[in-house]
This record gives sequence, structure tokens and C-alpha cells, in this order.
Amino acid sequence: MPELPEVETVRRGLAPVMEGAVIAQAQIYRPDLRWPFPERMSERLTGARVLQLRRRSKYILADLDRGETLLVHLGMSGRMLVSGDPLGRFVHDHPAPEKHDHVVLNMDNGARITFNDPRRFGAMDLLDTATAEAHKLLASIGPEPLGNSFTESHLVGALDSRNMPIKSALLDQKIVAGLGNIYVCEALFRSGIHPARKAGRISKSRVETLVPIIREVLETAIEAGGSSLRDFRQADGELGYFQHSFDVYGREGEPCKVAECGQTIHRIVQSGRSTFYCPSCQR
DNA sequence: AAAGGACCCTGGGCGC
DNA sequence: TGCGCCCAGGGTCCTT
Repeated sequence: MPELPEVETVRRGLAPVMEGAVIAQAQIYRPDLRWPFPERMSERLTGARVLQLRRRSKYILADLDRGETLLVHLGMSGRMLVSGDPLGRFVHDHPAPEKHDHVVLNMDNGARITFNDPRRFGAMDLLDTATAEAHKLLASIGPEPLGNSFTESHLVGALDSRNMPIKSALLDQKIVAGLGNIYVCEALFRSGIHPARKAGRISKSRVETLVPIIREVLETAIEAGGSSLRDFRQADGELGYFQHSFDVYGREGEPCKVAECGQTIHRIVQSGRSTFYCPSCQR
């Protein structure tokens, strides 16, 4: 479910009920997701105050007041559901977990955050806050696309002499953080670049156009996701995803949205994943 | 070092 | 109603 905009939407949904609150009790219903949970995770979380929620790429980072940071990745199907009564009294009841509920954080303000993930490609870990960026999962991730270090010169340099298709290159988190299958397709469509084109053989000026386009695609998606947050129970970001209408993603056989184009959207498979594009608009 | 494929896991949709 | 197949927003690991 989550690319950068959806993860940011989840972070924004969780922040009001988690930041400043204490994890009164952490319930762990299985020993692992993608990897085993860290040692004594429940004890290390229970009683900790959440200082702030951050995001790095598709990871949510919850800095705790004990020098540790909870790292959360949603994988393909992970959700963080908010329930309970965050503005009311402490909720002591512990309803039976629903299917695929793996971790529940009962906050001292009455909010309950449930991590639900059917496919279990998600992950959780606890890291030292001071060295969080050096953590194995974060160390080699490229620049944040909405940050200052994602520049035209960075992207030109990162793609230079790369032999892989531009589609695969933009999915590579070392080149730029946070993009996934949907928004890569959308960004390539808007830039007019064919997804199979070799990354290193695209002209400098065309690569440069990708930078503002990627920013725009992500920012627009975040704004759309934000509108689904009015009901905080939908902090999982799902509405932000598919209520959005994409130009190409998932539109195989449907008409290109460019006026007068007349082509239909095509689907190809690149490194095992679907790519949607307009063969007329993208060269 | 770089590129491509298998693999992790569950569930939904489809054709038969 | 069941079965088998394909597909899905992510990422790591292994092989060339």
C-alpha cells in the first residue's frame, strides 16, 4: 500500500495521537514480521514516551525518550489503524485482535494504534536514536525527493552511465528515496520518458525535468492523502491512494488522458513488476 | 560493481 | 463450490 505519500499521510495521521504520549502498553502478537522483532520489544516500548514521529523514505521513525527509535515499515500491505479515544479517558479494555493484527500500542491518552499487515512484508525494529541514520536499513538510501539534496545534478549524476531502464532506476531507493511502482509510472508519463529507456542514455535536460515532476507528483499525492485524514481512523492512508485517479497506473487498455492523443495505455513487465505508460506520449 | 531474477506472504479476482 | 493461476503499493538476497 505505501509509497512515500502514503507513508507521510500515515505519519501525519499518527502524530497528533502519538507525539507527547506514553506507550502505556505494547502488545505483540507474533515474534516477527519480515524479520524477528528486536529483543524484549514489548518491554522496551512499554512506558516510553514518543517525542516525535519522523519519516525517512518509506520508514516511519518514532523517537522515544529512552534514546531509542522505533522504526516501522509497512511493506506492501501494512496499516496503522488508530482507534480508541485519544482525547478522552484512558481505555483499559483490550479487545481481541482481528486477523493480521500483529502489534498494538495502547497510548496513555486512550488512543490505540494497531499495526495490521496480511502479507507481513512489513518490519519493526528498535535502533539507537543517535545513530539511526546509520542503521543498516537506512544507511544507503538516497536523498529525500522533497528535500534540498534531491537536485537536478544529483539525479543526472546518479543515472549517468546506468544501463538499467529508467523505470528500474527510479525504483532504486539508493538513487532517490520513497518512489514506488505507482508514482514512478506517473512521473515518467508526465515527463514523456519511455520507461524502458536506458537511464544513462537520456539527455541531461530530460533527466532534469524529472526532478520537479517527481516533486509535484508526490506533493499532489500527499495533499490528496491529507484530505482523507479528517477522520483520524483512516490513518492507514488507503483512501489517499485509490481515491486518486492516476494518469497511467492501472489503466491498461484505457485511453491516454492527453487530449487528442488517441492512444491506449500499455502495460509491460520490468523486473517482475507492471509498468503502465503511453507509447505515444512517452519516447 | 551492476543488472536481473527468485523469493518472502496472504488474499482477491478470474476462468474453468 | 472448488481449484489453479495470476496479480498486488516493497525490499533483500543470490546469481550472473
